[in-house]
Amino acid sequence: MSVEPTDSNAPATAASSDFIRDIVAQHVAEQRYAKIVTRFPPEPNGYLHIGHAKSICLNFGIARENGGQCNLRFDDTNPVKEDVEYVDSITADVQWLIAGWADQCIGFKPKGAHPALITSNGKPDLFLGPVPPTAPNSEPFFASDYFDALHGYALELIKRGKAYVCDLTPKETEEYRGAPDKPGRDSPFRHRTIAENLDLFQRMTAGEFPDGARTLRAKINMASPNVWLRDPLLYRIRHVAHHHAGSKWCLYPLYDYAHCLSDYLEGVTHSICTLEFVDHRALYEWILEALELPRALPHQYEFAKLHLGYTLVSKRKLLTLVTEKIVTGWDDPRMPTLSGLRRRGIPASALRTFVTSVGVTKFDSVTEVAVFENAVRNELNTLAVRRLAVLKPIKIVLTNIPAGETIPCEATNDPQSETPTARTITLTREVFIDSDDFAEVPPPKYFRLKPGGEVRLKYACIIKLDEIVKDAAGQISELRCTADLTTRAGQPNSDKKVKGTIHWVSATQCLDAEVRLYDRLFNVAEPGSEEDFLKVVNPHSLEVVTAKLEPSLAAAALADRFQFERIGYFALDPRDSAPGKLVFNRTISLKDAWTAKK
RNA sequence: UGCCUGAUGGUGUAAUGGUAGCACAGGCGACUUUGACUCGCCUAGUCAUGGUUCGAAUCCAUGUCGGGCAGCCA
Repeated sequence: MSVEPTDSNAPATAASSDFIRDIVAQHVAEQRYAKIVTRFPPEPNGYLHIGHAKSICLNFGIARENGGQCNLRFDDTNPVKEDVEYVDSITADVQWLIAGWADQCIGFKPKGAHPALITSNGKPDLFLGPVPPTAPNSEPFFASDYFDALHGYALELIKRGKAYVCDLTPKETEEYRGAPDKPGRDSPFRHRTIAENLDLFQRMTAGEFPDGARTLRAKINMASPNVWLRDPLLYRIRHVAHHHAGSKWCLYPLYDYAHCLSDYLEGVTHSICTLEFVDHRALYEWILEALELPRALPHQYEFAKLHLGYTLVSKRKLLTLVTEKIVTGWDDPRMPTLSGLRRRGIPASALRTFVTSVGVTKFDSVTEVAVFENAVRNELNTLAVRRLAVLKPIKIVLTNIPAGETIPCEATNDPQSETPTARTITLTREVFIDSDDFAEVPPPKYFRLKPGGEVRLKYACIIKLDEIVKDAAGQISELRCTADLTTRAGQPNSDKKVKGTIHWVSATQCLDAEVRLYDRLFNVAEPGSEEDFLKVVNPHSLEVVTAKLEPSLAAAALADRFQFERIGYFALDPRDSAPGKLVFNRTISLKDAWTAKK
C-alpha cells in the first residue's frame, strides 16, 4: 500500500543553478561526455537522513536535467560495519524520494552482474552499465561487486611500482605518517621489489596473514603537505565475511581506492561528494592516473553538507538515539531519517523543494528549521483535505437544540482548489471543542470562547456561552451555550461577524482516535555541537492524545493527507494504524501567530 | 609553525567588472466562517585595510575570522 499522496511531481521550484551545475553545463556545452553520469553512494551502515536528501536531489537532479543517469551504488567496502538491513531501507528511501521526479534516470544493474571486459580505445577495459530498476532481476550497484576488478588494478599498481606491501603495525603506520605540519617518514618496506610485493599481496589474498599484519599502500610521497598522499593504505586484511560478496575475501579495499575506481567502472562523469573529501581529491586523481585507464576519467566535486537547526545529521548519533531507545526506531516520526520523515507524513515533494531551496555551495552553514517547515506547509496546504478534529475535548451543550436533532452543515474539503468540493457534517445538541479554544479568564485580544462571549462554530453557526458547569472537584464538566441557528450558511444572519471561528465535532457523531503530537527532538539549535547531545533531548517531543474526529475520517487511507482545521497537518501512521484503530501522526502544526505572540 | 577551503541582512542563497536581488524569519497592515492561506508595506547585508579600474561583492595584495585534514571508517 502506498503511503505517498499524489503530489505535484515536478519540483515546486525549478532547480536554479549552482556552481556544480554550472560545471556540468559547461561540460555539456563542450560535449565532453556522451552522457552525464552521477552516482549516489551510501554506505549501508545506517539509515538515510535529510542530509542525504540534499545529495540525492543534487545527483539525481543533475542527471535528470541533462538526460543523464544516476547510479544507486552501495559503498560497501567495510564488512564489519555494514548490513543488508540498511541496503533494503536505503534502496526504498531513495526510490521514495525520487518517485515521479527522477525515477527515469536511476541506474541499477542486472542482479549479480560484475564489470565486463570490453575494449576501449583499443585497450582492454572493464565496464558495468546500468539497467532501470524496473528491469527483471535488477539490483543497485555494489562496490563489493568490483572486488575482483579492484584486486586486478592493485596488481597492476604493484607491477607499475606504484604500490607496495607494508608490514608496519597500525600504530607504527600512524607514527610514520607524521602530522599535518610534520612530514612523515618512509616505511622500511617501501622499497620491496615488485616480485616480492606481488608475492606478498597474493599471500595476503590467500589468507596467510592475520588481520592487521600487512597492508597494501600506494607509493606516493611521505613528505606531502597533503596527509592523504603520504602512502595511503589501499587494502587491509579482515578475516570476515561480507554481506554482499560472501566469504571469498579476507582483504578489503579502503574507500579512497575503491571509490574512484568504482566511479570509473560505472562510467561516472561527475563524482559529487561533501567537503570533507576535498583533501582526498588529489588521491582520487592519483589512483586513476597511475593506472592509465583507457576511458574518460571521472572527476570529484565537493559541496557543503546540509545542517538543519534543532536536528542531528550524524548516522552515529542517530544510531545512539535508536539504541538508547530515545526514539522507537530509525523510522520514528521524530527522526530526521527519510523513513522517519515519510512515516510522519512529509511528502517527498516537500523534501525535494526544501533541499533545492537551500542551494548548493561550499559554505558550511546551518539552515533554520523554519525553511524546512515552510516547504512542508506549502506542499501540504495544497495537498491536504480539510477535516475537523478536536484534540483535547471540552463538552459544549447547545441548550436550544433538542437532543436527537441533527442539523446538516456543508463543509469545504479543499478551499485551495479552483473547484472546491464539500461534504456534510452534523451539528447536534452536544459537541466537543478544543480546550485551547476556551478560556474562563481570557487574555487580552482573545477571540475564542469566553464567558459571555460569542464564537462561530466553523461551517455551522454562532454560539454564545451562558454557563460554565463544574464538577465537585472544580473541574469544568461542560459549557452551556445558546446556538444562533439564523447565522448558519444560507440563513438570514449568515453574514454576522464574530472575531473567532473555532472547530468542533458532534459529541454523538464522532470517532475516537489516537493522535501523536510530535515536537522537535532537541531543545537547542545545534545539538550536533553539544558535548553530550543526549542531555539536550526534548522530553516532550511526543504527546499522545485521544482525539475526537468527524466520522468521515473513518475512511482515511495511508496515502491521504489531512489538515485538521486550525490545528495542523496529519496522516495515518503506516505502522500502527489499522482498520478500526486509527492512529494519526501530526506531520506539522499550522503556523500560529497567536500563540507565537503570547 | 603545514595543507585545503570558505566569508553577502537574523538565517540560507543570487548577482561571474556595470542599479546588491530572492526566499525564510521578524514587524506593521488588509482580507478571512482556519489567529491558516493570500495580498500590501517595512526592517536589515557585501569580514577588514589597501590597490587596479570611469566603475569592485566580483580582480590583486595583506590581514582577520570560520570549517576541514594526521582511521587498517566512509
